[in-house]
Amino acid sequence: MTTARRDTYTPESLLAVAVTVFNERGYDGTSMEHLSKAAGISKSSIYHHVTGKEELLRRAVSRALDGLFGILDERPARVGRAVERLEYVTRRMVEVLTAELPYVTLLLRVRGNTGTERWAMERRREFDHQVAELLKAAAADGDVRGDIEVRLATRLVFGMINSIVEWFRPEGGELESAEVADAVVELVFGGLRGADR
Amino acid sequence: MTTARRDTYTPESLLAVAVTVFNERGYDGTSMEHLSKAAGISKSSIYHHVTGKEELLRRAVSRALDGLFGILDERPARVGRAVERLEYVTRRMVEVLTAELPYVTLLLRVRGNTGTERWAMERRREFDHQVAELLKAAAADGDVRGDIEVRLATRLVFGMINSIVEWFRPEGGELESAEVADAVVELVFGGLRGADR
DNA sequence: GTCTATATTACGATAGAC
DNA sequence: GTCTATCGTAATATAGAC
Repeated sequence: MTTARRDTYTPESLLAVAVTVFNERGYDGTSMEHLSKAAGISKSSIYHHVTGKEELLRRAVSRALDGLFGILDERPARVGRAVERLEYVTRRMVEVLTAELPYVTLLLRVRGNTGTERWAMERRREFDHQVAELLKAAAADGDVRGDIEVRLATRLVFGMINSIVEWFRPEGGELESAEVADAVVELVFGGLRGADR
Repeated sequence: MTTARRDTYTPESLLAVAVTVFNERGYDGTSMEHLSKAAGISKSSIYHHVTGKEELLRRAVSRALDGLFGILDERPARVGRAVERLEYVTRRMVEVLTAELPYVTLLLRVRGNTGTERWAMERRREFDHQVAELLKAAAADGDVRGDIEVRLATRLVFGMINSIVEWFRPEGGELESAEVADAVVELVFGGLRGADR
């Protein structure tokens, strides 16, 4: 299934294994049996560390959300011209997404069947909304085009950024996080034809 | 769960119900019981129409794939300057995606647990590859910027387009498919700052 | 075409020994 | 902290009546 390991688990180290399997098979498609095989311990041993499958999900998406909301607290995201703050947040989103790849991947894939999933989706919408406000301010400043509706543009830009989880692989991949961030910022602000900055 | 209906089902009309539920709960998160409740008939009646859950998935993703590959057969996608063909395919992808929304949504979410899922992922990769070739040709023509790697740019553009399934709602939504297609083409080729065409 | 009833397997979770 | 054994439930799928 995935890599097995021995030693002795902490909730944290078990989480890393679980999130990997969740991302391979989907959360719903992963059984406790799958997790136990991947972790190399029995099902009941997993229950010694966590209360159940949903706790693993909650820990994982919390980590992702903390990373994303942390961006908005950083100084360059809070002060300065809106378009500059937007560019900073865009770049940092790519960096957080690649740094916390498995956790953010799981966050972006929850469907809403359980309470934890619905909570995660709600928090995510909150984050999206705050970035949308930033784009709105940049448009009001006249620093980004006004002919595309703010809400629509935000959704499309988020779509591009979030899609990175579908293919980015940190170890052994030919692409560094910074290169991807550069490309995203260039593409989002300048487009395929290239910008005249 | 979702809308129930009576009459008498065909594999086709049953598919529409099933795909809706699959997209709400995820394929793995959907049981035959869920489907029977949504369709308003018993589980065993569903088995009268289809061999099982996986056949419904296969029919759904086939429809999505047919729509996408159909684009590449259309004349404007085959003749003319590469950048123009690319723009045409980009626009048509948005149109097919919104027209066949539930089917494409399901296609984009399969994870690879079953044979059908792996087959769908393989076919999808094939389509992506063909569009990547188009972008490559446009870059060789000097019609799109060459400072962003073709493979990377393709992935990001696909990410933006595919993300539309996450929020687009045809009936009652304030956005028409054509408006979204316009915005995507503008954003992909011109960027947030706007293009000097 | 649809139903009720049921076979069979897999699931999440617990009990209790070591 | 880990195990084996098992409980109760829910899953996919089938049998056979109407």
